[in-house]
Amino acid sequence: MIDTRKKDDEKQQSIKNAVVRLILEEGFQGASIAKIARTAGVSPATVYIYYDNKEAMLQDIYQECTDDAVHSLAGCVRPGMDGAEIIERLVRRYYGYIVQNREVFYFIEQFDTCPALCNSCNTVRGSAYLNRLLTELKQKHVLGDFDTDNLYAILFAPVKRIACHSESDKSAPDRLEELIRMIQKALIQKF
Amino acid sequence: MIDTRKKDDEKQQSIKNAVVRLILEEGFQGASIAKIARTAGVSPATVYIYYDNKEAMLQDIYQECTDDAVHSLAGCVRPGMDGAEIIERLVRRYYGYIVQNREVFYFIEQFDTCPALCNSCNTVRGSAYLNRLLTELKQKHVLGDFDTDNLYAILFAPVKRIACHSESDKSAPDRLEELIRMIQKALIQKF
Amino acid sequence: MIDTRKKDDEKQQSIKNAVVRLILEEGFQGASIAKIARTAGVSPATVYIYYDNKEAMLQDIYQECTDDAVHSLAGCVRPGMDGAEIIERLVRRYYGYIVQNREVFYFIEQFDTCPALCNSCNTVRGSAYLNRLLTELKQKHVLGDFDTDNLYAILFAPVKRIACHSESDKSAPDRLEELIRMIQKALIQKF
Amino acid sequence: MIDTRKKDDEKQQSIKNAVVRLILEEGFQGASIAKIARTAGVSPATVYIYYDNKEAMLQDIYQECTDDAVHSLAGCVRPGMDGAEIIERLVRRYYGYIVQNREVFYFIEQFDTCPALCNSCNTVRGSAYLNRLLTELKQKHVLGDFDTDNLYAILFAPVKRIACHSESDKSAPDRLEELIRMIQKALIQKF
DNA sequence: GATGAATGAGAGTTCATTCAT
DNA sequence: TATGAATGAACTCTCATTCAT
Repeated sequence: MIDTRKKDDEKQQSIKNAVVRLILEEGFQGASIAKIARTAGVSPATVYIYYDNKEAMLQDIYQECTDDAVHSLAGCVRPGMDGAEIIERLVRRYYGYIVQNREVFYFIEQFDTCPALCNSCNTVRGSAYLNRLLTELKQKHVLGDFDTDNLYAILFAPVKRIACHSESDKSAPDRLEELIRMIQKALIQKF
Repeated sequence: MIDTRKKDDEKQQSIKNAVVRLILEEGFQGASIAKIARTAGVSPATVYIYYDNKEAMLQDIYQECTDDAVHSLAGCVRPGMDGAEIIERLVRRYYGYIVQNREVFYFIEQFDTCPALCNSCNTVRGSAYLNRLLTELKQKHVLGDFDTDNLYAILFAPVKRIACHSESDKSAPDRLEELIRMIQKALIQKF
Repeated sequence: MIDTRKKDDEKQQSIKNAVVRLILEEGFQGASIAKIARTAGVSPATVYIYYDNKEAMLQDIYQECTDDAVHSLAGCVRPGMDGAEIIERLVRRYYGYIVQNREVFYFIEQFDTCPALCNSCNTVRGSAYLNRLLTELKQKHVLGDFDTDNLYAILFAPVKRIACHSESDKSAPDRLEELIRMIQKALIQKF
Repeated sequence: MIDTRKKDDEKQQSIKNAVVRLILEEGFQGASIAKIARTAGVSPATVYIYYDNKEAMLQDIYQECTDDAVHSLAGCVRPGMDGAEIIERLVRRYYGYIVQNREVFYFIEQFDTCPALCNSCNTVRGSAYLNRLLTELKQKHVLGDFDTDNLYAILFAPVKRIACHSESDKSAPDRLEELIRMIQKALIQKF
């Protein structure tokens, strides 16, 4: 009985992995149900046991991935930290997540940039947790009183950029270190 | 002969427009040759007169689009400007380009985030012009001596973020204004 | 044991009902095992407990339906009736059966008109009972000495026609009344 | 140029023939696009050049077939004929059509008996031509003043029945002859 | 007896591409 | 140059059926 249960979850998981991997390697065009099934080691028909149709499958997996990504940021900030440290923690955590979850990250990115896909899914940009945290920091004057979109933009967009495609000669850790300082300068009132 | 030339270009142009529009509206999956041809008002066979095959067509149009985007940044900076002004000009120009070329921009974005597509095209991130400009500014100590990737990341990634999807209540011009100040703080030595 | 028997029969019955209903509503194409099972409130696998396979199931249900239809005609004719009354009774009974068993009737009709289905099932057109009755009536000169096929054709085909699809303005009972007179004229020697 | 034109029509015609034949031999279930294409000697994709989808194809071919069937009845009745002769002509013509167009006829029959199919197509039962003819005959008192549905029912339903499935020992022409007499008795005022 | 999970085969349909005109 | 017709391959999805539980 344990076996059966396990088998099910394993199958769904292997489908998910196949989707993420294939979309990284071949893009959405290359990720046909047949290929996904083959990669996951199941029959094409099996996919439809776990998902209603292809679009629902992608949306579902996307949701799981983003939930996971957001959770990874939670809990890295503790009360009592000052602004600089909080920024450093958040940025490093985000950077680390990207580097360690390249496949998932690229999947999310492709999904996010495709209006046809992400319009139909009502993603909240930024988690409730993060929103609360940032609001609090603004109220405590740890961070300047910036527009939330701008905060997100400065905090996460540049990190994403260098985590994904950096070609310069400076070593990755050094570059990250430098970027953190830049972000701190931008965000903290008296730096 | 002039007439013929014109006619040809018109057809190719309408194909290009169709591609960009369709990919914005329906994503890469929705942009089949048949649909593109229908949208452009030509026969599917006609597409193959101008392009060798679908992939070549996409690469080609992508190249045109990015060239266009880069050109739009050129010429907005004049010698004698100080760091703050240069940053403001570049950021505003980029923001304006995105807002006024939404279709093209989303097309580029989708292309850029799809490894399967953009790996095979050797795009240089950032134009030669921009590279030269930034190097010069660093040498003149107008900007801090930051890693080029970091410079790009702070200069353009956040703008792109708020130009694409901003939901906050602050008005767009105000938010842009604020973001420019933040970027200036991050980049200019003594601000 | 009685309980079990009952339960089984209920399941089989609900499968049968599902088949008849679905085929009425959606035709043979729409009556997949999955849909049938869903409609009947059982698992697809359960269907295969009661029937060897889909074709056998259809043949089986068809047989039950036709048996039922034929039985409904039995017993409406009593010795001593004259030709006109016998015809009236048979025609009314048939008409009533169709109207009151639309689902079953359409199922039979679809089955009958599909050579691929009804060739493989050796149905006797007309029951032994009816054959005996008509033969007897012919011998007694109650009806004219017509070919049996012709008798069936005149007795039942027109009724079926008006029971199924009638669009004229005359009321249904009046039309039936009139049709009965016509059939009587056709069949009875001295009318 | 003639060749091309011809080829097109030939292709559509061979698709139509394939549909009719396959549906006769294997029923609607057996007539898949793949089989139809194979039988017609074209690619599956070619079918979709001539028809929007499978249902439209079936409806279209059905319409052509019924039009053809109705036309075959036209012109067999001439003014000045008496009731008996008119009935004989119509019935023989209909019988002849069925016998000589078995494939088409069974296709129509299957289509007509499938509510799922024929509900969505608004066929007029009986042609305008026939309706006019019968009305006229009733007005001239050549035929009794019967309900139109009943007229159709008596005139055509029994013929169809014996043309399709007759098993008795009487020879076909004799049976038809007899049936014509029966119908005449039913329909003509003073016979 | 009853089932949900699983599947290979095949359904209808669209794909990128070619070719005769 | 430009095209509509044509196509094999591949698409998403459903089929009838089986099997472990």
